[in-house]
Amino acid sequence: MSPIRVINPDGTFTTGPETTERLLTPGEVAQIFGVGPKTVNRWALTGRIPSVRTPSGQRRYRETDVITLLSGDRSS
Amino acid sequence: MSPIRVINPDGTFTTGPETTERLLTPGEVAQIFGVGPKTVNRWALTGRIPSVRTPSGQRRYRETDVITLLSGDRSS
DNA sequence: TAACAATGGGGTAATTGGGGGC
DNA sequence: TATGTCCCAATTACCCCATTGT
Repeated sequence: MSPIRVINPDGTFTTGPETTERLLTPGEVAQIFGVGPKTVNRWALTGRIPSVRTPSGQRRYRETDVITLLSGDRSS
Repeated sequence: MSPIRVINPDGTFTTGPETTERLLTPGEVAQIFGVGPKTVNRWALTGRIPSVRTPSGQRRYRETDVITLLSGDRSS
């Protein structure tokens, strides 16, 4: 993973020359996949999805990781 | 299929310039069509309806795809 | 009658959701 | 208000087989 270069006023941050990252809450990821927030936490516990921890212990998920899972080639 | 561009706070996400998507569970789709969940599963396996997989393997269906099928644009 | 497609039921294992409490 | 965690019932995926209709 690329190192963080610049943090923007809107909360996004660059990890490379042209890449901008965004962190999603468990609730946001849950709605994206059509499941509950607890299920997303379960995914993190079982290693199905990478996660970042806030200093208080809550989980955040990279938008790029979510998009990768959504694009996962399991069409059927 | 268009690549995902942006994920919104309400769980929708754009797959193109102006498109927003939502996902339905097998049970919901089954209730909509008046069939059993297993039949919806079979539709996905036979390619009659597109589906997205959760990281754990369960299927979710795009509301727009269901609406399209309900609209009755079938070949026969 | 045979062949075929579509649907549902049974069984099993894995996943999920809801309640409760923190 | 949202989240992290635990427990339990409901849902789902996947297999095979019976039924129905063409």
